[in-house]
Amino acid sequence: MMEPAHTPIGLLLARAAKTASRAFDDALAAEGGSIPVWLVLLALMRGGHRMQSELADEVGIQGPTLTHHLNGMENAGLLLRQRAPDNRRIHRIELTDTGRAMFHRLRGVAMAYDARLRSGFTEAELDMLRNLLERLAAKQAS
Amino acid sequence: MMEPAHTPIGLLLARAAKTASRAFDDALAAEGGSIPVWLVLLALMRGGHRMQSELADEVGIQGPTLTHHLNGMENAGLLLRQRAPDNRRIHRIELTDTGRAMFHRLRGVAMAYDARLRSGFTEAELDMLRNLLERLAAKQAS
DNA sequence: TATTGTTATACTCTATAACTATA
DNA sequence: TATAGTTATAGAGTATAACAATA
Repeated sequence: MMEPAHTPIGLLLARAAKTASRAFDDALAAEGGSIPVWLVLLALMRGGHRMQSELADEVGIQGPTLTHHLNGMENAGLLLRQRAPDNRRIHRIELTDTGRAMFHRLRGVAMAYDARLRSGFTEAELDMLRNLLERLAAKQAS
Repeated sequence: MMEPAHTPIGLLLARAAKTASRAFDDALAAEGGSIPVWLVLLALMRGGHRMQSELADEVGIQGPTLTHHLNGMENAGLLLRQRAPDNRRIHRIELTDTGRAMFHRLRGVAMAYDARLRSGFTEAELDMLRNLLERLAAKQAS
């Protein structure tokens, strides 16, 4: 008898991520957010960005794509862009109170969502999963 | 001292899947394919579809989205659509020789890609990863 | 000239609502 | 009326190339 071939890791990864990200995006949308907006807010609240290009790298998108999202977020009153006095080529991004409030709402969504993802797994399994996912992501960078 | 908070599972999953799917899509594009085209070809070659709606479900997209991809694939000469004689509401999809050749080329890409994904992991780790990813995907369906 | 970010443009994937063809 | 699939339309996210502002 032949063993059934294992389902490819890439297909399993894509399926798990697709279903997860759809549900997560729906939950964020109910609060007026989206995945890219959440990732940008998360990166901004973590701080440490000198330039938008660094922010784009952290979010995993290109410069014009970041500009696109920043435009939407600025129109929504979540942030302000000002040129830095010492080097006016650099735009400094500041979250408004509205932006910070949005961050906290979306963080609530993200925490609730992650709790749901973690349910049914032991801590040891979650640690193993984190380790495996980090190694997978790191592999791609090369 | 506080322990550093664990990075959310959802974020790690999204990162791993994003980097993986980009590289995979690039590799498929070099052969004239794409991820949705590959998934449709894979489902068609597995067979067992009576209706397009079942095919759409298997690929994880809606009917009109499937129609969109089938249009492109038919224009590219990969398949033909004909009405079933016994129930002319149903369209039967048949892969052409070109379509089957594309399937085999893209399967080669997928197998090479998955081999790369698997490298650096032990068989026990891969089994664990498959199990964890399947449980994650199953959870979302509920 | 080099750097930072934006504008202009376009493409892919996806979806919902309305429609046609068939039963 | 109900079902299978398509057409019409739209929207989100992404990207590349060309550009403007600044250094």
